Amino acid sequence: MIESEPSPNGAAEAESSSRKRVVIGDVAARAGVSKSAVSFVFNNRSGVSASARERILRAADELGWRPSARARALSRSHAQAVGLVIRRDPELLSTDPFFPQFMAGVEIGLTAHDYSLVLQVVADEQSERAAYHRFADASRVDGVFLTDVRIGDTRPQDARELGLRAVVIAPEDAASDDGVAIGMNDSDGVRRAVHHLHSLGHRRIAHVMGAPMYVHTEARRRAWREALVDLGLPVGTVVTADFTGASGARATHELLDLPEPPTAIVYGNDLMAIAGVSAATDRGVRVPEDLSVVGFDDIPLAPYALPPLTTVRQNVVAWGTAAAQTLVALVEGRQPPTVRLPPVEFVVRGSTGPTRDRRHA
Amino acid sequence: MIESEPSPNGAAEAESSSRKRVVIGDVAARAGVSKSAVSFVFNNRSGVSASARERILRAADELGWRPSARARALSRSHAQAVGLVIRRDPELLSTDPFFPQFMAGVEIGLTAHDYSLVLQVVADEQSERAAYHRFADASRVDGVFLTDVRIGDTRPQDARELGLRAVVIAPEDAASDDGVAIGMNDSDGVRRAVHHLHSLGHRRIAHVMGAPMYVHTEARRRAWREALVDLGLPVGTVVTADFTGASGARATHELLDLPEPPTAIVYGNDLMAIAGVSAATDRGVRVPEDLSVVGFDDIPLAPYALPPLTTVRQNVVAWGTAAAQTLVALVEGRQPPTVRLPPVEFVVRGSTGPTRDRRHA
DNA sequence: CACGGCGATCAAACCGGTTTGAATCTGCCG
DNA sequence: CGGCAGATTCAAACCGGTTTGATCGCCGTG
Repeated sequence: MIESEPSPNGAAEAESSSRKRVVIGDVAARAGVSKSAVSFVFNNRSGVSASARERILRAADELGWRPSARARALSRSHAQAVGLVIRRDPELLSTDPFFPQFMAGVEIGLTAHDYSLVLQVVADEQSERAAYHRFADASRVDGVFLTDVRIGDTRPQDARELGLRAVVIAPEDAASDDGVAIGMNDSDGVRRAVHHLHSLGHRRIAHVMGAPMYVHTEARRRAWREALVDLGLPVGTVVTADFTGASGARATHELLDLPEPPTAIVYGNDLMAIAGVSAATDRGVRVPEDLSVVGFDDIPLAPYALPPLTTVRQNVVAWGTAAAQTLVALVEGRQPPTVRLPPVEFVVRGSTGPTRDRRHA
Repeated sequence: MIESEPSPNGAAEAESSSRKRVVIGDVAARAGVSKSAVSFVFNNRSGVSASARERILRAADELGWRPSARARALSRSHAQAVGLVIRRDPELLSTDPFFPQFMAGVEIGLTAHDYSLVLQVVADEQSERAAYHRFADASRVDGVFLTDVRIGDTRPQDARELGLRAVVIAPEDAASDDGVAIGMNDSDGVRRAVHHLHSLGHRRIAHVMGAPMYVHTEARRRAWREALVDLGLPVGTVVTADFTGASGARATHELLDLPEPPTAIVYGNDLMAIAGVSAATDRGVRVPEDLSVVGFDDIPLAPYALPPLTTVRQNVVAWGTAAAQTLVALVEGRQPPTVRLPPVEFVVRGSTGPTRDRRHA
C-alpha cells in the first residue's frame, strides 16, 4: 500500500515504463520469444537458435533483468545456498582467528558458483540443533559445513537424516568414517614444533591442550605425544585448558609449579601461549631464556608479542575454499574434486631458544 | 536422474508412506480443511475457528511440517533474510575483533524474528558493488547492513536505488543524513582515555590513527583532538596508520624519533597499540615507565599483553542486536525502535602510568 | 419472516521462475 | 515429392506457499 519508492520517470510513457519489477515475461516479450526460451538461455541449455539467444541476451541486458533467486529456488527445489552454524559464546567468538578466515575462504569458493552463505551463530547445543532443523525444514540451504567437530559428534548423521549434504571440517587424521570430510594436517605442525624444540636441546616438553571435547584438540595432543616418542624423549606433562587466555595462564602456573618444570611448552593455540608467557613473566621466568613457548594459529598479533611468538600457521583461507568447492559439488550431485591443501608452515620467532646448557656450550 | 538417496522404507505400504516432502496440502487434507486455512493459522491471521486451528496444528505437528522458506519467499515477495557484505582482504580479516562479535549480535536480533543472515566477504570495491547488486537483483535479501562506512560513502544511496533497506553502522556523531543509522559513541571512549592520561600527568599525548578513509577513524581522531583542547593541553602529533600491527610499529617509531617525543600515545585499535609497545620496547623505551599506551577494542589478548593493555571496550554484540532489530523493523515497514546502547567502558590496565615527575612527587 | 452482517471456509489466482510435451519448421534422403 | 530426423519454439503444468473474492451458515433485528 504505502510505497516509498520515488517514481523515477514522471510523465513518461505511462504504459511500458511501469516501475514494477522486471520479470522473465518482459524479457521474453521484448525479444519476441517465449519464457521458456529465456529460461533456456539463462541456464545455458541447448535448443535456442543463435539469433534468438542473441536477441534474448540483448533484451535482458537492456531491461537489466536477472532471474530471481526466490523463484528459481522454488521451481528447482534448490536454494543455491549453503549454511554455516557457529556454536560459540558470542563474547568468546572474537577470540578465534579461525572463523573469519574460514568464512572468507568459503566465500571465494562459493561466489565462483554463485552460491550464497547463510550464517547462524548460536550459543548452546540446543539452539544448534534447532538451527540445523530450521535450515532443513524451511529448505533455506542445500548443504552445511560442520565445524568444531566434537568427539562422538552426531551431526554428520543428523544432517543426513535432515536431507542436508554436509562436509565435515576436521583435522585430516580425524576424518570421520561417514560423510565427506575435508581436513588439514594439524599434526604435522605440532610434530615440527616438537622437533624444533628437540633440536634446541629441550627434553622436558609439556603440552597445554585446548578444550578436550574437540577432535582437533585431541589430534594436536596425540601429535605432540607421538613426536616425543619418536624422538625418544620422555612424554611430558599435559594440562587440560580450554583455549582461553585465562586457562592458558592457569595451566602455565601449574606446569611451572611442578618439582621438575618443563623447559618448553607447546600450546594448543596462540592465545593460551601468549597468556602463558605473561604468566611466566609474572613469576620471573624469562622467555625464551628459561622457558621456550610455541603457539598454534599465527594470529596477527603473534609477531608483536613480547617476545614474538614461535607458532604454527595453517592456510585457513585455502581450507575454506576447498571446503566450499567440495560442498557445492556434493549438493549438485557431482563427484567432489580431490583437493590438495598447502602444507602447514612452522614460523620460528623469538619465544623459542636453546636450553641453558646449549647456550653455555 | 541419479538418486543417491537410500530408500528408507523398502516394502512398506507404497501409498501413504511416500518419502516425498510434506507440503501444505498434506496438512490440509489430514486436518480436513483447505490450504488457505492452514496458511492462515501459520500466519496467525483470523478467520479460522478454534476447533479447526486445533486440528491443523495437530496435523502439522504429526506430519512434522513447516512452511518452506522458498515458497514463502516467492509468494510474499519477501526473502525473510538480510545481508552483510564484508569488504576486507581475507588475510587481514582475522585481525578485526569487530565482525565476529557484531555478527553474533546480529544473529540474536535476527533469530528472534526468524530472519536469516546471508554473508558475503569480498576483497575490493568492485566485488563489493557486484555483491550488493546480486543481493538486490536476485532478491536474495530484503535489506543490508552497511559497515566500515567510508567518508563520502555512496552505499546508502546505492542501496536505496537498488530497492534494499539499509542500516548504516557508524559512530554516533557520524550518523549520516540519509538512511537509518545506528551507532555507538566511539568518541566517548577516546575522550575518557585522554582524560585518564591527563590525570596521570601527561601533557604530550599523541595519536596513531587507523586507515583514514573510514568515518570511525576520523571520529576517534576528532575526539582525541577535542579532548585535548578541552583540557587546555597542546594538540599532539597525529600519525596516520592503517590498523595493522606493522603500521602501528612504524608509527610508534616515528613518534619516538621526534625531538620532543610524546609521553603517551592513544592508538586507533589494540593491534596497533600492542605492536607499538613492542616497537618501543625494542628501542629501550619502557611501558609504562617512559611511555603510556592506550588501545581501542579490548581484544581477548589485551589482558595478557606485556604490560596488560589499557583500552576502550564497546559492547559490539549489543550493537549488532540493535542493528538487526532496526533492520527487521525497516524491511517490515514498521517504525524502528529507538535503541539505547550500553555505554562505552574504559578499562585501565598496566600500560598506562603516571609520568616521571608525578612518580617522584 | 425477510434481511443485513459477520465469521468460517474454500477454490482459484498469483508469486517468477523451470521443465515437460507437443507442435512446427526446417533440411536431407530415397 | 513424400517422409522423417533433428532442431526450434511455445503453451501449459509445476514448485509450495500466500492472498483474494465468492459462497455458505448462522444469528440478531426490524
